[in-house]
Amino acid sequence: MLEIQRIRNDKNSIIEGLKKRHFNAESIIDELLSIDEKWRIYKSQMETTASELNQLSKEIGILFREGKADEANAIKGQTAELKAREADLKEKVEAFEAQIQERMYQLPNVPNELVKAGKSEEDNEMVEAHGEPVQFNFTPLPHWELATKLNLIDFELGVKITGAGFPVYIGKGAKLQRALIGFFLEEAAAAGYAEHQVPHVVNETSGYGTGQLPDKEGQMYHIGDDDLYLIPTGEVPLTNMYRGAMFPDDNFSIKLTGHTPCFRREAGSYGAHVRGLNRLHQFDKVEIVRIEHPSNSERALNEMLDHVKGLLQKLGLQYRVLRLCGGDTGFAAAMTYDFEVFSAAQEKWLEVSSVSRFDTFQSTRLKLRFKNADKKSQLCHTLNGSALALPRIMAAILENHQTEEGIIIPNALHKYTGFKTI
RNA sequence: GGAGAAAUGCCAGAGUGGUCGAAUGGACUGGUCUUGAAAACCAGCGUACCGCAAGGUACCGGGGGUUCGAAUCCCUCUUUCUCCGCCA
Repeated sequence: MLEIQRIRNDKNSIIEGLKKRHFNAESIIDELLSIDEKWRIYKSQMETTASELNQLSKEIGILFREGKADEANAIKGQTAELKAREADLKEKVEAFEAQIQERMYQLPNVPNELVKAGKSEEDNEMVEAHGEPVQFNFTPLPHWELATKLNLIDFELGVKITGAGFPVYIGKGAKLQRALIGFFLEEAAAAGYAEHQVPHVVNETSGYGTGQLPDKEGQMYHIGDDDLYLIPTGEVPLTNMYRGAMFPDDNFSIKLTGHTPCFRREAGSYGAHVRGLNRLHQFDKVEIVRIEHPSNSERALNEMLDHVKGLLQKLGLQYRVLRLCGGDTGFAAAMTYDFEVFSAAQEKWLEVSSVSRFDTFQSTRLKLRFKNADKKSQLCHTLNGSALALPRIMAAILENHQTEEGIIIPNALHKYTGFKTI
């Protein structure tokens, strides 16, 4: 959520910024500001009325104590009208607040100045490329064929137990998965991220805190009996641990990591390109989250990008880094970098990581603040990234490290897998 | 799942209808004292919103109600604790 203060003061630059998303914010913001103005007027009237009422009540109290019941009862008569007026004003104020909030929730984050205007992934900018696509002297197989052939993943079994998009990993497939999780967690720990095991189910407040609600209501699995949501990413519990936090000074830097399953309904997604591991309802991920002073946000983002690059390099995967254009950047993000690995077998780029800065967009809802040098509370910046998501990395390793003799496991994983080939 | 108890500021903990945004102690911040520290003493010490300001409003787990007036009474929800049952 954007800060109302910023909308009041900086309306034009927000409207301009959101144009990069092809989001026309002008009418929403104009409505917002006009409601906001009315809200302030009515709110001020309501508070004045409340003040008068409080004053009278106080007087009544004093009169009763002094034994002047008659005078007290006389004043009582005056309160009825004030009470009615206050109730009336309160109703209006609350209605305005609801209208304001409704519009606030519609406004996406303003893209960072580096982000270019654009509509879709076509307009994303490639900012870096590392390595060359793997050359094969045979026809490489896509991972779903490899996984079946080598008995690493059973998609049908998952369908039987649950449904499509819930694969069962078997034997070396399961172990490779576990090895990757271990590797990612150790690397994150070495980079200073504190490991956490968090709940995989969250309440509604947490969903709002990180912005999955109300925007992505239908994308999360909801447990009706208990009104809880299955997490779509570890970001939700990890970031929400700090909901409502107030750091006592500006000297803080929170670096969190955790491995969680992620559950996504993927309602409305196309079925065409969802074969194998490319799109699942449940997958594992190691997430990194940072809570930073605004002035440290940019550096933190770069550190996270370097971290992800390091992981991909250690896995021997060639990759490219894209800075998403306005239209492709997620609702809550100010800037997002995607990492993609090319799959020769599928002849396409697979998105394996997404690293974003949110500036204060999440912390407004989270009420995540610090005391600045002037002893004023100020909003923190939040960032997060996948480091990394398992299925597509698994797919990339199987596809890009395949030989006619089998799959070559990258050196960095040997101590976690205990085997060097599949 | 059954029975009972509780939820107050950073922490502990008072407060059962009226100058209570809330005693007291601790912690913390500043000061005095000290070569320095400790101790002692003095002062300060919640958050949010509206307002140029003065100031005002709201908040004692959440929501609702009674009342001129609610931390205090009533209803409801949530959470925590204890005991019993069940169980990894």
